[in-house]
Amino acid sequence: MGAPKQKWTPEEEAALKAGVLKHGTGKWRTILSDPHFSSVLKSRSNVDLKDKWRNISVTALWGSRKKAKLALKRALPPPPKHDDDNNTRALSIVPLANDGEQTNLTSPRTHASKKSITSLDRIILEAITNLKEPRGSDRTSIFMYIEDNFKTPPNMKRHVAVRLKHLSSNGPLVKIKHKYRFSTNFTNPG
Amino acid sequence: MGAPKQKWTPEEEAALKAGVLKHGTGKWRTILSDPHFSSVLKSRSNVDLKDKWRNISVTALWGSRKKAKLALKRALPPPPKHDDDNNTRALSIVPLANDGEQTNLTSPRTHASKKSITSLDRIILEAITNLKEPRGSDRTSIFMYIEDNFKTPPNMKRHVAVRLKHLSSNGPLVKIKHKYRFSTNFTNPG
DNA sequence: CGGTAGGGATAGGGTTCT
DNA sequence: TAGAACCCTATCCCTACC
Repeated sequence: MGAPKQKWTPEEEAALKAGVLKHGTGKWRTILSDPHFSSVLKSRSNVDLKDKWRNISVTALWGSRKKAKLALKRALPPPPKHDDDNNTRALSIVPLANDGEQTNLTSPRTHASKKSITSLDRIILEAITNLKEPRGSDRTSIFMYIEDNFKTPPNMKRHVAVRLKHLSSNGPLVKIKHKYRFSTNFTNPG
Repeated sequence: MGAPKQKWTPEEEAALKAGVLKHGTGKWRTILSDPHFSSVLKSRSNVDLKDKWRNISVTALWGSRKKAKLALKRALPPPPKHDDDNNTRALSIVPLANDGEQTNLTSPRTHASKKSITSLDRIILEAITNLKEPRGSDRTSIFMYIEDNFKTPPNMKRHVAVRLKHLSSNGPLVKIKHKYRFSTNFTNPG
């Protein structure tokens, strides 16, 4: 028949990653339409992008907390989730996409938003970016990521919550609500 | 992470079907406002109802062909699983609101008074409603739908024809004279 | 603005290929 | 047995049209 399994080239994979960094996850058609990536990805469909991103994410997440999370899931049937937050039912925060180059999280220190970014802020951004949750990450996920990857003071959660509020009110994070769901705002320039 | 995909429960689906039977298709906001369904469907929007109805109709239309296709696909690796009968996945029957009794044409005591709706009548209404043919459905379409989705006795067509006549003379159906087609009467009494 | 219809995109489960 | 690539389709989103 037609195609005996078209393997992804490193160029395609790089284009996909750059596209996600620029437009965010879940914007597969947008990435495909971006002239910056369309040439490299011209033989891929939006669904292909989605599938490949899923594969990348799955393999990338072995190393963080997911292992323990899954193990816990099997051991403990009742997940005791409750909202001790203020009044938000489900808060997700996603990094604002930026148009040019940016944010190499493996060797950072070289970027700054226009607003003040503390070191905790950078950690928060790293958490959200690396978690790669399609619909954004809620506070609990962010907390867990930071607990996994850093030594944290006892009141880390409070600090993080404060910074999240700041970052989403006048920083690079966006918190938007739609049916108890949050998403990026770069689809809405005005 | 508020709701990464709200799957429809059987209760919700039943409420939607009952709502369509009561108010007609395209009356999504009306169905939602009906106190009889609003509790079950409280987490759904009118657009959700519309989308779900479309999906129900599509799967109903392709009814048996799809199953035949899948059967073919799995013909080669025949695993001798023996749970063929308590499988609820197969042919879904309209579960009107909360009738425990389920329409099986094997006992067609379709002798109705002028008001009562028999099981066969309900199946006919389901057929016409799900077929959603803009100009109504003729007998052949209705026959095919029923054959596709139910186990039918040998003289099903006769029974259906009788009920069609009854339903259109003093029931909820409207017979479109021009082409011997039938349509529901639910579309706005005025 | 609120509602509906329809097109189209995405998410997630499943399947096939290697 | 596992992982990558691909398929299926329920759900969700966007836009045009009242």
